[in-house]
Amino acid sequence: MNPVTFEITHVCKQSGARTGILHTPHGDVETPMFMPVGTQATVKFLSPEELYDLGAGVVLANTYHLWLRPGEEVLRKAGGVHKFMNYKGPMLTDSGGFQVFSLADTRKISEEGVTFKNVLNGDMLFLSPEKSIQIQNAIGADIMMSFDECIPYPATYEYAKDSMLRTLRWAERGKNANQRPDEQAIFGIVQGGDYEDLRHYSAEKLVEMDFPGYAIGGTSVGEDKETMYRMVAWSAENLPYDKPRYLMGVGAVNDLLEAVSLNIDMCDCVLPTRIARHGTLMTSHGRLNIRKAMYKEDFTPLDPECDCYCCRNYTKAYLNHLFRCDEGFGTRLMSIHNTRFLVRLMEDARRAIKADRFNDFKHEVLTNMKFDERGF
RNA sequence: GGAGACGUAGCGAAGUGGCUAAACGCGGCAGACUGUAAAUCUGCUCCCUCCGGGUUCGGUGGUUCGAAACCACCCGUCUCCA
Repeated sequence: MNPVTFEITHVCKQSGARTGILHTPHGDVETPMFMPVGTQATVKFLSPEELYDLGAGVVLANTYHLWLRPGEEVLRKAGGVHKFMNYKGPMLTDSGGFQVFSLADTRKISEEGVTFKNVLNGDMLFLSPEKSIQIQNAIGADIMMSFDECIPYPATYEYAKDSMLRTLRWAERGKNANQRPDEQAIFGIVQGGDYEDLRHYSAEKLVEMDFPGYAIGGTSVGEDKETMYRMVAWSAENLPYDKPRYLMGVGAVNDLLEAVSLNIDMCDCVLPTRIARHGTLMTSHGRLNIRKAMYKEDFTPLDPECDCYCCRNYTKAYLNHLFRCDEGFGTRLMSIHNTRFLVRLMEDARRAIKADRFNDFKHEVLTNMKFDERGF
């Protein structure tokens, strides 16, 4: 009995994009959706209540970071990450695969797994597909990710191929290591760099392993948009239509809309929370940097069209002040806004799909919001 | 009234003869950020600018090939004693 299942609820007659419901042990969530990232068992600055309030569904946590601190045992004794951080909705853990990419300077890959340097104290640590799943079982998220290698862009064909094949072997090993198959699902991850045959092959082999959902990895690592969309399309081509597809690490507005067009159901990204901490806000009229002097006496909301707690109650002048003072409340308000912005974008996308007008919606958003090519 | 200390860019603060248009921090102005080693990082911040040039270190006048730095006087600030 699979703990995570997916049901398609509507297919847009205009675009072919779809809406669905992801059923998890911690509740159902509508797709397509945006998932905020809470690496260290917290979406930085946001309380679970704030997450519910802004409509967050699935929240991510990170295996590597929680393994280093507080450690597997603490998570197990806490009764899992849900209880630990008091989040009652569905959760998903990344496997540490992204750290193979982001911590490339201090790690070494072998067939068996990856040796990491503990960034906190310099200890050498070893993460294997089995170990990653073991830790993820302790964390207890509804969805676990298979331990993969997120490769850099560009990568040679040889490297992309060897890495992708190894990631497939790791996927098989991880799948066999799951000690809680009735409570926690594992998604496989398509890799293969910017190579069509590798992406196809990766997806095909993962499907043979029969995962309840599939992720597309190795994108948004510095490639241009066209390349990224191509990689996503190739990866998705061979995935079963009725299973959820998760595009990893994507959160720019244009990327999200493109992903929905490509029948992607789930996306996650640190973008809204990170840029919020740095003073950059996404609004229905484009990007805005709250630090700018021009907002010092602007007593209007960040985004008059936004329904978030921040926009309902506070002005740009106040946010500008809080940012200049380095006050955490400002960071929190802006994190709420940016996260709500992407969550709402996906809500609107679902509404448009159900109204069979997703292409129109996509065009309207891209025209009206005036983001640059980066999409935020 | 007496004794002492000190005045460096928006602020704080290094620098006590040439390598100094002047470290560093703050503030200010911009930029970056996509499965989070990120409340972080990068650039600019005397004036005019393309190379480059022009004026600076309380003020004035000296010493010197050369002064933010040494000397004299003046102005100002602070501390202590009366």
